[in-house]
Amino acid sequence: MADVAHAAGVSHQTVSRVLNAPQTVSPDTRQRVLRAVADLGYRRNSVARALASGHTRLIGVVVDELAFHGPGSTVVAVAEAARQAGYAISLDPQVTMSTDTVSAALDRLLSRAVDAVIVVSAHGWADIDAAAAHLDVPVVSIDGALGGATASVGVDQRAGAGLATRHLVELGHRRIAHVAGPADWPQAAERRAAVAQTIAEHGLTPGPVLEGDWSARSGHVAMRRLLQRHRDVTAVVVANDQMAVGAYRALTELGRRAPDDISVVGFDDIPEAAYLSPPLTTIRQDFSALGREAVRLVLSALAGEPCPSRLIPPKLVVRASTARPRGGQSATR
Amino acid sequence: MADVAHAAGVSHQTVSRVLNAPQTVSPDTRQRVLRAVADLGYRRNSVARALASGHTRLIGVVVDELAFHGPGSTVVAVAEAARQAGYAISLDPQVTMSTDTVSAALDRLLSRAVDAVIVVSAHGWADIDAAAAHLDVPVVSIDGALGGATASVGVDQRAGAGLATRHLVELGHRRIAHVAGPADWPQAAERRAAVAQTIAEHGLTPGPVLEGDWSARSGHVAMRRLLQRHRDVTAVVVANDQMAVGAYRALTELGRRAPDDISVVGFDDIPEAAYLSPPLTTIRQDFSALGREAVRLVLSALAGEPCPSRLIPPKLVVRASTARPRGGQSATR
DNA sequence: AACAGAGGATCCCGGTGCGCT
DNA sequence: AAGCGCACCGGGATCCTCTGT
Repeated sequence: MADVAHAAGVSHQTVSRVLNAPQTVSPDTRQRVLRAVADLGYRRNSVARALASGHTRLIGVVVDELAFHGPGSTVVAVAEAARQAGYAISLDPQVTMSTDTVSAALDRLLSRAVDAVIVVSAHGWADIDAAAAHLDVPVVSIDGALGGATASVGVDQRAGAGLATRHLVELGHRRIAHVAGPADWPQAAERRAAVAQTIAEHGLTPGPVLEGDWSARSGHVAMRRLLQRHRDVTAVVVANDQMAVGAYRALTELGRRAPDDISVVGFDDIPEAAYLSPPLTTIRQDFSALGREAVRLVLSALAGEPCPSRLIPPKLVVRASTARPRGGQSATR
Repeated sequence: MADVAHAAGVSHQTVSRVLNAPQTVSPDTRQRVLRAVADLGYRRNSVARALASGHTRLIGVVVDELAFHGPGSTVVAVAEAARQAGYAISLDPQVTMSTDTVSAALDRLLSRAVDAVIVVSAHGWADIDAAAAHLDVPVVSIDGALGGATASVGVDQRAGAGLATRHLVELGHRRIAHVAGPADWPQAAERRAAVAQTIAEHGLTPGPVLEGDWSARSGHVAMRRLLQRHRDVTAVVVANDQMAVGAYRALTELGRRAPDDISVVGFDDIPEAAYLSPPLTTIRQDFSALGREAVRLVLSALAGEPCPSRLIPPKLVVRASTARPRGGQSATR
């Protein structure tokens, strides 16, 4: 910067002004400085800026399961939105999510002096809240259950699972099973609760619930068990699309077919969902919107404005894995 | 830090030394300082550190298609390896990869004063090389084709495609098609070349080649076309697993089955591959190894050691989507 | 004489590296 | 040998001066 100042025949403060508040510098001088900047290929050093100004324009992102489609899309959207606002992302992906690992991550991020933190994880919010409670930077959680001390953005899981279940009920299914996610994941619990509630609301008896771990493998195991033990089930809500892939496999192995023998609804709408056989009816979550919204909240918080938690509504995408039960009748009047 | 120094009754420089080179401080003083650090919950500020020391211990990561399994896994591995070496990650994901977007990303990263850059993208290396050529920090590319100015790590694409093709030849297939990735992606080109070469090496005539864009959708389109126009084909090498999902869908729609009517080999080994119907024979790429290796190279470069480009061998994972052609004979003696 | 705008002088951010006591 | 003082990293913020009206 000193070089630029020298080349332009001004002081370094003037250069700083040109870069930060151009209108306070006369057009003439401004041009000279800008030329010098261009000529010397000068690029201002954010480290020094951060030290002097007290903020890094860096958002720390703690994320779980980054290799999956949902979190990956969300992180891309976060980065993109942040970039547009002049912020960069410091990523701290976790392989295991626990109070310890999260607080270690927050610690690393804070020592990097991030201006805010976004936590992308569906894996429980109690820990995050606890770890984030007395931080002096804004923390926004994505996909964590709402509530607690930190602001958060999420997809309305109950609405989604309700949508899925109602779709099946309206097709005429009366015995609906659920392949749930791990019980200790709030999202899994909410989906599960909403499935049960919707079934109850329609006066049906609760169907069997099996628990998976979000993986195709676990979906396969759960569905095999389901098909073998609960022959009266005509439809199943699977808590995510990966498990639905495993469920499909189980169907094939046992000689059953969707939707003829059993209807299947997934959750997420991964890009492959439309190309499975049969194309999977599922609940679409807008992962990108989640990321953008989180950044919006962060910027609000940084600006001292209130930043209320928000729920984004999911959408039912009907494809070919659901149909009326064989010999059943539609409940739709 | 001044507070800590005061609390411990030493100067702030001594505190600095306790944190950076503990052995140069007497055990006694060291204890006092460490206590003060703990009591005050002191956490050193990397921004100031960076400014004074000249390095940020930050690795910039430019990545393409982060929402997919491969890049996602790689980034996680990069971050993990970096973390272990005391480095953090600044992420700059791209939605479109071009000379402009990449150099803008490098620019942002450099102005953040990253110590090194890792570029994760299979989308051509010429641009990256050009943009990275006269950077003063080490640049390592992952998945970019080897060669050029930047060091790189990648999976041996030719070996992988060769493995896939040879597997089919050895099963007795004589008419092998290829659903390739976009021609302007070096990896797609290499896979395509290796398929052709392997076919030629075995004295077979080249099969039809169709081009997709890595998506399930494009795999679906390509496979439909293939099945309709080239009825003599008994096996197909699909350039990635997503497209294979689409290809499966086309098979189902047209009433064909794998491997009975046609054998299918994918590429990547995404987690769902084992749960498709039939379970997909594919080429496994070790994405995590890629990430770890890239960080190793970066650290070498930073230490002033040479950092030679490296290729990681892929593996053939045989599952149920490949078999001898109907009525054909195995070429295996 | 008072005032507004342009640009300069200084100190400061929170550490590190070195020479010196 | 242990510990201290000083300069310095590269910019920002505040206050101040100078010019012209």
